[in-house]
Amino acid sequence: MIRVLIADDHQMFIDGLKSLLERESGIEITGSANNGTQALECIEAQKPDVVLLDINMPEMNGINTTALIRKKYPAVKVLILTMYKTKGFINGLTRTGAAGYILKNTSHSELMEAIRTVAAGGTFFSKEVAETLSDKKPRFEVHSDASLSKREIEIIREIAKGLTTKQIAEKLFISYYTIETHRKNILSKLQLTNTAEVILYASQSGLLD
Amino acid sequence: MIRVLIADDHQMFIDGLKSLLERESGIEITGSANNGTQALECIEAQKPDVVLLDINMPEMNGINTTALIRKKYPAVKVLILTMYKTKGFINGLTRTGAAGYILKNTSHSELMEAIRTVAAGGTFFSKEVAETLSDKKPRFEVHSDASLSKREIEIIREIAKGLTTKQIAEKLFISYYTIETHRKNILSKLQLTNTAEVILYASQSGLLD
DNA sequence: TAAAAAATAACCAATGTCAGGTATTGTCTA
DNA sequence: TAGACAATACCTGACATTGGTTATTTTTTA
Repeated sequence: MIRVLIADDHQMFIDGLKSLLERESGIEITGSANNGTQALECIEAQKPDVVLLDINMPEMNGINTTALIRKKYPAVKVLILTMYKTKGFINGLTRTGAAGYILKNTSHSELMEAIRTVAAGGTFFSKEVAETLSDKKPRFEVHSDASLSKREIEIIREIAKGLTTKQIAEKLFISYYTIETHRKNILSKLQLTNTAEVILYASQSGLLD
Repeated sequence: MIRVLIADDHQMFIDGLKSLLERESGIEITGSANNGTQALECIEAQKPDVVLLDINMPEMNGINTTALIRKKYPAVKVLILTMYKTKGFINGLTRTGAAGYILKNTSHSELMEAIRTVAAGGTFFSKEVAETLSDKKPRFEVHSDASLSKREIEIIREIAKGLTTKQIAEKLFISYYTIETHRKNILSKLQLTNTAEVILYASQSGLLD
């Protein structure tokens, strides 16, 4: 019996998935959570074998949650379930120790295969995800990590509000050059080239909620 | 018996919802579609009573699909199912004739209530959506995406991919100056001042994908 | 407590965007 | 069929971003 915990911010998705998985033999849904913090509490209480984790959740994002799960409960397998195949996320998550990464547009049978594979100690990546992984080439040692710092996230939020580098510097009472540096580090960490891509990434990954 | 069609670009979501709704008495799932075009084909073939429509789908977006369904099949009720509660989008859809608008984080019971209400000829809006509708201060003005031209939306999508004005001009085989003009018109129509705001708006209103 | 990471600051050249215009042609529709 | 809208194109000056660097101070973590 594989014990599974579902963490997703959309209750409707949880309900549907639960109904779907309950029909499968050999799988038991221990519970569900709507964010990372809740997920950790559920793991503590329920000790599942596999956690189906959405990365687009409020309060605590997927990377941080994965890192905490791996640290506190090394026996629990993390299977990332998401709509996005953002390079930064995939790299960050696999490095953090996710056992698998599948997209929400994958089929029922592939989902089952993924759950069984990671429960058995293996790794599972959707075809599209695997392709993204294979063409990664981290250019900078220090800044190739997808985990953005608090300050960087704060600055992305100001950019999303439409503020310019100069305006952000004034608002945060720090130098224009510092903001410039942060912006450059953000682009570098996410392996992007301009603001438009950063805002799209931030919006889609729930960084702005 | 209420005949329901599900349209969503995530197969996993469809599978889950299907499994969930099949357990309900009085509801029959006639089929599913992964985009707007497919949804229209399914309606023609299956004549459902209610269409559960995700607005964040590729190929054809929710507003266009809703408009076409209302025009060709006035008897079919459209129940919008989405993650977003963006003002401009909600207004656009209700104006187009959607019978209901519920968020993906709503509960199972609320979903059932929504389906039954719209099937009976009523309207149903999630609490949060209703609040957004009654909100006097819209985040984005009435100049919303209804007034953006096809070309403008196309250009916004290219900007979101990270292309510069020059690159877009080359890709679309038109002048750099034309793209500049379109960008200025986009900013003016949406009453925004820079690219970051445009991308956030586009992303949150489901203009992309 | 030593090492790592984050936050700070600076400079400059190249490139890109924005805010003002003006103007022509094609297409839809009241 | 006239008027509105969409798409096209052009120009300029001002302003903003990006890439390539280096470097110090502060904070966090192992």
